[in-house]
Amino acid sequence: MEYDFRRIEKHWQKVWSTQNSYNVEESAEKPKFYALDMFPYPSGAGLHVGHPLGYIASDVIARYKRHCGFNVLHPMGFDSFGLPAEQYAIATGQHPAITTETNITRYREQMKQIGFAFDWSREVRTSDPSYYKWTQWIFGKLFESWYDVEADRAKPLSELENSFSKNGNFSINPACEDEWWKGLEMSLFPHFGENFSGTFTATDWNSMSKQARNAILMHFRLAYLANSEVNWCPELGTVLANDEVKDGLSERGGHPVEKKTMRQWMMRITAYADRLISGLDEVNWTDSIKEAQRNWVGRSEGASVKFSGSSSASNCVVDVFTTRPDTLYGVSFMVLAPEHKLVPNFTSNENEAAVNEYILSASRKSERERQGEKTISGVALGGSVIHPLTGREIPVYISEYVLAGYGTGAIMAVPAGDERDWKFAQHFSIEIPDIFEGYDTNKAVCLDDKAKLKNSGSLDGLEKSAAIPAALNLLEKDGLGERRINYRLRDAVFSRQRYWGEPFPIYYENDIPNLISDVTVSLPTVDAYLPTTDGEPPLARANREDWPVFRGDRMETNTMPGWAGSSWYFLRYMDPHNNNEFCAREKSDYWGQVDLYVGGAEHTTGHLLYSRFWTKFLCDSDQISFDEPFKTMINQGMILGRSNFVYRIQGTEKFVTFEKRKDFKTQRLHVDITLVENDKLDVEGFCKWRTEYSNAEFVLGDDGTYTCGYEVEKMSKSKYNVQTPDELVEKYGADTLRCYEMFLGPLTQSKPWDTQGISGVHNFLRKISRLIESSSDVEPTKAELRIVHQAIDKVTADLNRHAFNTVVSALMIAVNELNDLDTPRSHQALRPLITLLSPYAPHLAEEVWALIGGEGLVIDSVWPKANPAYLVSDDTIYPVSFNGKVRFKLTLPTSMTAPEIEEIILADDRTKKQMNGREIRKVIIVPGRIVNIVG
RNA sequence: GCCCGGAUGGUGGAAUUGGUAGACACGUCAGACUUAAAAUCUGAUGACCGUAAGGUCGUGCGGGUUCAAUUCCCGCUCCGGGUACCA
Repeated sequence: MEYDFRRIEKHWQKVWSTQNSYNVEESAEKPKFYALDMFPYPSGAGLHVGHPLGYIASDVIARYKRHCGFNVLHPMGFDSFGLPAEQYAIATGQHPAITTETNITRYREQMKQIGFAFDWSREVRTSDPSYYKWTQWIFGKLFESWYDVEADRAKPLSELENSFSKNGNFSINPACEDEWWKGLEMSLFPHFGENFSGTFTATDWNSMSKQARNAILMHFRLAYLANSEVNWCPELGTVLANDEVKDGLSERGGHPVEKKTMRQWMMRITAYADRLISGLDEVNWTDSIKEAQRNWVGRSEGASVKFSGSSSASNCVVDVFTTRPDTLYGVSFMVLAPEHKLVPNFTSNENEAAVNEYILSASRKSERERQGEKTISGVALGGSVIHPLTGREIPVYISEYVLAGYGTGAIMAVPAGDERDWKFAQHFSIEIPDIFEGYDTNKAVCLDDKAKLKNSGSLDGLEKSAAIPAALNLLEKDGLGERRINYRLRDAVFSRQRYWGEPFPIYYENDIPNLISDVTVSLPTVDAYLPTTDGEPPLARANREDWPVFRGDRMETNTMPGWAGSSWYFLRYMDPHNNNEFCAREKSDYWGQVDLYVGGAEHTTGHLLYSRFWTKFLCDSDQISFDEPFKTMINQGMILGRSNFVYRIQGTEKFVTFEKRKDFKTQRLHVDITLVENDKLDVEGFCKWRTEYSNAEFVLGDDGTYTCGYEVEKMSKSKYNVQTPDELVEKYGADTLRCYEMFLGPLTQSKPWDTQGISGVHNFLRKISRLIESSSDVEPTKAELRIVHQAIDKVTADLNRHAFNTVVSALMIAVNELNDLDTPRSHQALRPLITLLSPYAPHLAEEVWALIGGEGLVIDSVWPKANPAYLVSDDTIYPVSFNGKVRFKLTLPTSMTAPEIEEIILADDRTKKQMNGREIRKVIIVPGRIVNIVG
């Protein structure tokens, strides 16, 4: 009987669905396993072959773990708020919810036909009010929390208020910005003088107005409002990301972009900086992802050093951050970021014009562009500072290589020991103080950590590791500076000027934000999805009566960013229909951390950092009992497309086959890959493809076919090389697609999508189906058992190390070897093989399982154990090498010892022939592996 | 610039801890079956020399360590990804 995958797959999908085979409940009897996939955004284009790659891998593991007796949670849902649906809404007026619904339906159908073991009863959608109700709830929790630096965890805001009312802000250390008080509206605090420096008493606090207290608390909340500079595009009425801005213009439309300060919601992720680093030690992720996160958080230990201004700027103090306080004596200039607030204080009258011009040109560049700039540029301000140790005057420059947002926005330049500073000094002919023994730093920069210092006062003779603590002591002793830890990580902007996102559960009364915690604030109806004419977000179009909930003077009209809903979705899957809690504690205690997360590495510094932050926060708030969301993660590689080309003879409608293209002057054109099979063009189909090709003629190859050229490049519609899984499922079936995507190569490597090899995998499934159909209820032979048990051993080991591709090979080898046997195949021997197959080709596995009388469904069968007795063979084939080169092979009993082997080998005629009279110097024997004779 | 990956036959890849390089599959070639085609099955297939036996070369390039290197070390080239000139 032919392998009828269409009937088989339809049938078993129906069986699983009617039996709810993949629905899962907590169970005390079984250990749990949580397999999670990246949260898909349902775009209009549908699923393409890159998507299922990760889903198949996690499905294989989920099914494998189920065979091993685990209670497996493997859910799927949709990150359904997002820009494309909103843009479609702007263009057509159709509510984004409708577009989203349509796309989700398509995605779900596509995923269902691939036969994933998803528990669809747990599907969640971030745009569903029953879901974002809880996103709002978590936001509310963050709004009403602060971070206690001493206890190193988040705490309820009420504790902070309580402490303020008893002790003011003495003896309490909440995470906040440096000099947080500087941004306060001082008119709210009439009794604080000009010298207010951030400390207040209980009496102060208790006498403050509500507005005043709110203004102070805002600096300590984990979700807070702050002024933040954004790329504002007045034309589009929206804020743009850095990479949406090119040369000061919006990428889309080319409109001018300006910096604008906006009052935005922020997340105090910086409070978690250290824990985001230390937590990495507890997870099983690749080192490169961990390293990227560490670099993103960017913890560096160093010192802040105070430089006083000289002459006209003598009332100024410039605070710099340095990781190399040991090189303090090598400072010969200072560089401020062009945006640094003290720039005017150091600028002399004659330099003013040049300085202003430089500031303007720097401000036009995005941060990215400034960082990528290779040429050295900068301007001397004219003013100088005093070196804190030597008292020398140090000139002050501005340059775009110093960023305002990092450290203090000012550096002390040490040209002798820093590459950039050295180049800068060379460029501007600034003196390079000689501070390293044995190095001529006027010729080249010294980057040797072992170099000993000179001309450095009490630090002379010390190398970096010893000099740093000595320098720190020196600075702290005289109050010239202090130890400091600096982070690159910045607080995350949490407001978006969009419609299709979670509304904030916030209303304003006298401009004080108030939390709405008793009801869900769902999206209001609006007449259009565009910003208002005065640049307010789309939600500002809603009148009071358009809001399902309206309180106070006005509602918050920003919405939350995409990462809000996706930062905690893995928790909602545990308890998706709970209307009283975001996730019941007993459920999150049962399912716990995600045991395997499969997804791309592109989320490293976004989603993966934010979910870790929220998880830690929820753990601090005692909502869940773990503070790292994803225990183990695998990052799948990118799938590239294989494009096909036809060669049009220039100026004609004639197309020449690949082999003969060089005989003509041709244009290479992309051709739709659906018209090509194994690089052979469907000539008729090609003529019908485009009206312009209807009269095409062809110069064919000698075999009468048209061969196309090919190239591997990015999968894209415009290159006609996009493969959706639908066509492949239609043509070969879901099981073939599943096996093939795994067979392609290592999951983590990016690789071309090339369907040429798919027939081999399809053949394998056909062979296995025939093999099992032809088996009978006889006693298994030893040879059969050996083949099957070797497969069990190999497949199990490969799955445990996530080597998905070699599992398919191992099964192919087993099937080929079983086919080669000339004894009848037995049901008993084949059953374990079907279980091994079932994670990869679950439909076919069910079919053949039922055929040879397996009990129940194969998906519930017990994973077989390899019997070691069948794995070892009595004989070992030894490759015998001479000086490392294999010359002949010898079969010897496996049990033979090294001296016995040596005796036999040396007696062998071939050995004598190889040695050709030379003396044997050494014989290396690795029992069970190899023999090497040196001579 | 910096950081992280990667490079193995015509193609995708295998070689798990330094131990037979090229498993498995595609493609190609030859053969069987067939009136023919498809499907299926069998065999060959890294390059070079050789009728063969056999030999030489061969895992991006150049060195090194080792009895033995795709694997470890040093230096480089190219490709991909990330990025923040991070003080």
